[in-house]
Amino acid sequence: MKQNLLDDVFDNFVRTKQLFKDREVLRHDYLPNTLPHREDQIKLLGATVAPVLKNARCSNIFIYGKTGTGKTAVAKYVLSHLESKAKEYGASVKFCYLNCRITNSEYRVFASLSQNIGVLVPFTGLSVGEVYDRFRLGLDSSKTLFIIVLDEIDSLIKNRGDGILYELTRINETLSKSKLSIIGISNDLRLKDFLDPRVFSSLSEEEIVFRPYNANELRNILFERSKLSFNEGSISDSAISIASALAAAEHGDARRALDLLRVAGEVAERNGDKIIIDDHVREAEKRIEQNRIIDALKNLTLHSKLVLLSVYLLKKSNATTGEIYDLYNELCNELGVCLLTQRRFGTLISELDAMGLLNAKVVSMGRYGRTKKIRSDVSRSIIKDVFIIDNRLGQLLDYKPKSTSKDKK
DNA sequence: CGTCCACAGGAATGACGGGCGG
DNA sequence: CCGCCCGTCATTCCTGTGGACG
Repeated sequence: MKQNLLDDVFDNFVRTKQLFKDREVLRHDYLPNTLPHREDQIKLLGATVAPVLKNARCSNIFIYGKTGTGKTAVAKYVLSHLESKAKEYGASVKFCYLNCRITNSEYRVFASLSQNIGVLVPFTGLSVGEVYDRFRLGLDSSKTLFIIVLDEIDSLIKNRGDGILYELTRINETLSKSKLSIIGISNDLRLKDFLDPRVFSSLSEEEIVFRPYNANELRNILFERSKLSFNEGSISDSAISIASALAAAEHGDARRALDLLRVAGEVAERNGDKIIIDDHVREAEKRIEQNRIIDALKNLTLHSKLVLLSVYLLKKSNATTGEIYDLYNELCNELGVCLLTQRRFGTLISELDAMGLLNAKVVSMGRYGRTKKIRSDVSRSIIKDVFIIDNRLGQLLDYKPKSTSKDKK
């Protein structure tokens, strides 16, 4: 009857009741109509920018909060409403949203800003000062109140210093017909340590702090979104509760909560289940974590992979740095790669530890020195799955460590 | 109680590659 | 387009150190 084994797959997919109504709603760049539990922040931000409707410059604002606390969403929400209000009142207001992780140099920031006000600049070739001047002149002649949102501003500061902010906070002194306001958004609460105090004080004329969501608030958010994203009755309340609890445990990250929900839906869909339950969410958590690890593993440098492989091959649960270095040495010979020094090796271990791919702990063994006890944090099957694809590393998966002469026991 | 192991991890420096600015 | 500068990776040299052993 069936011509093709795929027919079953496709037919099933089409015939069974769809879980998802609109997948887009669960993506983190989706901007919902309401932002539950952020009413205070919305009002505060709204009140702060409101003066532009009467053609007055608004204060610079600094927004703090960890990832997934709704900073970006609130900023975009308020500004888009402001824009339509401004049209209504005929106020000359413009705003520009920039993500500094993408627009990550002084030049690119000014170039984007210029483009936003209709001044065309080449994407390279000019000096920063030149672009700055063109932006300044263009802005002044446009006679607008210009609000710029610098999202993830911490990445820009940490990479390039606060020079650009200094320029931007002082630009108003040289403008006669236009005014500029800055909304800075930072994930890092300690950002002011990196800033010149003068820059910081003029940048944070107003400050808004976004507290992490608690489990209850996350549950409400997920509930709202699930009504839009899933069909009626295709997700259980307890699944939502679990997802909120898991995300709340991880610094109240709404982004993570939404990811959990989306992946849980995909898991259920693939199983052909009609309703999303707790187990799907737990499975989703595992799957997200696994993907994170697999991604991390794939992107490691050759030597970091060799380090992990050494830990993997030396099946001891508490190997010391020295033991692993010896084995790593053997693997390098095997591949004909020149080996790194033990000093460098040590920092690779620390990096892998920070990524959660290893567990390394300094211990003292008294008379027998001071070292790190290292064990793998990644399940052996994942390491195998990832490394088997690489034909150089794949053949080392069955390498048997030489029992070295100094193997004392 | 001092010694001394087996490293940890900081500082300075070099090699390299890629983007910026002229 | 080319030189310069800067960030990253790696090496060299170094000082520091918790605690079992004698």
